[in-house]
Amino acid sequence: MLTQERKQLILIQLKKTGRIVAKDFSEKLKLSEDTIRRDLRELAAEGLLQRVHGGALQASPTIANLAERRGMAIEEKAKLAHLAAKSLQRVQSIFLDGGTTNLELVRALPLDLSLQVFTHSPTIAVALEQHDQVEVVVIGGSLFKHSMVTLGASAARAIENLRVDVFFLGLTGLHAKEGATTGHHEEAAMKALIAERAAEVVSIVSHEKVGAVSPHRIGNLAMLTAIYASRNDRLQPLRKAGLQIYSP
Amino acid sequence: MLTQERKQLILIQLKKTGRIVAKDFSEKLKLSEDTIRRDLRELAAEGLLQRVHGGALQASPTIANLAERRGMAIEEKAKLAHLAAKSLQRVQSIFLDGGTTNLELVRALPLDLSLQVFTHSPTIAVALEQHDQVEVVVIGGSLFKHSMVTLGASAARAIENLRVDVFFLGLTGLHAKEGATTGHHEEAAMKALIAERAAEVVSIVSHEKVGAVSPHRIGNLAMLTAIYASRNDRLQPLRKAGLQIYSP
DNA sequence: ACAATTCGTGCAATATCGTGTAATATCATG
DNA sequence: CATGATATTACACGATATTGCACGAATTGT
Repeated sequence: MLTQERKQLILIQLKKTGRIVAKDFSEKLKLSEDTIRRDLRELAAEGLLQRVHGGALQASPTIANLAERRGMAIEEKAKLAHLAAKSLQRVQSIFLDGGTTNLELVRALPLDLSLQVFTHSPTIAVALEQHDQVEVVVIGGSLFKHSMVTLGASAARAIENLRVDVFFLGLTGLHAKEGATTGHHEEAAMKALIAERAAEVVSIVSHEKVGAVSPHRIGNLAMLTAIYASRNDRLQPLRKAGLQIYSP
Repeated sequence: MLTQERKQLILIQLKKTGRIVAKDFSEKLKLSEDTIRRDLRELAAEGLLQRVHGGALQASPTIANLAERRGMAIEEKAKLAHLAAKSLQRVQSIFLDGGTTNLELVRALPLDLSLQVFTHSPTIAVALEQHDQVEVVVIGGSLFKHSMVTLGASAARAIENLRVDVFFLGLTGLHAKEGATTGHHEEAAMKALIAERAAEVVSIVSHEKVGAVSPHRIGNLAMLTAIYASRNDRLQPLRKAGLQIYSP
């Protein structure tokens, strides 16, 4: 077990669950608590996490907000979302994937927009409560809490017979050769299924996802009709591969 | 359970509901009241919340919470919800109807409760995000925004094949002769369908609903296994009609 | 006014922390 | 290959933090 490797594991776990308990983690890795504690101390010194009695939590809100805006690009997402929202004036039905990016899209939608929206994310459904003219159809299934979308056989069956104009795909990596990827295989399969039912597949891609690759492939680049992304050098390979790209 | 993590939970809950009751929160987290009180004291010292007898309030109350509390018996509902939550220790699966009352029930559930929960309310599904041991199954369908539940043929079909131990029915009127009633006919039909799929049907009934009658009937009094309600004179006719009533 | 909660403080048991230390492994260099 | 430098790890130990309980004081509801 390499030290740096272990620290990576700690950060991954922290990102996933939001917390680390020193005792549990040492048992999991079959190492002494001292070692883990030392790692936590050092990571805390680098500002990568917040040390607390008994373990660690994600970096403190003040720091996290900066890191989050850097890493998660809230403002960028909001801008792209507004651009994407404008394209929905003459669309009849869309499918909204889960994720913070599509949540931003909902926030960018005019309150009087008339539209039919399908989604398998309860969070998205709740966010659409105020949009009186939007007809929401929720796809049922087993709730996958990591990304708060429904998955599984019943969800798959529910989308089998629907047709939508545009699918707003959520992804965590988009690469010219590896295509669109995400972090969980069931999710990837579900996204691929939904894409088959849509006339167009578009995605709002914040900069950190451009050129990135996640473990599970949703489909190759050709599955996408277009993406919304900020101007960026790393977009070049995608554009060369024939992908339509809209930028603010 | 990490101390800082717990404090974060307190602040999150506080932001969501505007208040914390020390006793309830200690039960939810399975810790002594002393510990919670200590946390509240320390958070108050940091100015992050306002300490009051019995718990704590938000440091800077938001308008939304005031609006929410107006017109609704939040405290009564919370008390009844806690009573109902205790009955779920040995239950395997439940169906949660929509509505603020059942939302209170979710808030009263211990965070480590192990349970299978079916619901057709995205709001309820979102509220269960933190309950790691709760398996959530969302019933899909057309979203009826007035009460934020899914309805329609696909929702009806989805519940056709399920079986649950307990259905927590949401209603707006309960009358000895008129039975259980609600404000929308599609909703009423859906509730009746779900009730058929449950071994027990229970309801948390705040005082303003006792003896009240709404336009659309869900079923007669016999459909209910039991209700949770505060002591009240108007309960007498219901009790006489043979309804099991639990009170705090 | 009285009973029931709730509060704050002191206290003891336990868990966790940080530092120092020694053993071992890995690295750098001649 | 030899050797000293550096890193890593586990253990020891005194210091600190956390938690639940006890008890008398304060607060609340009736």
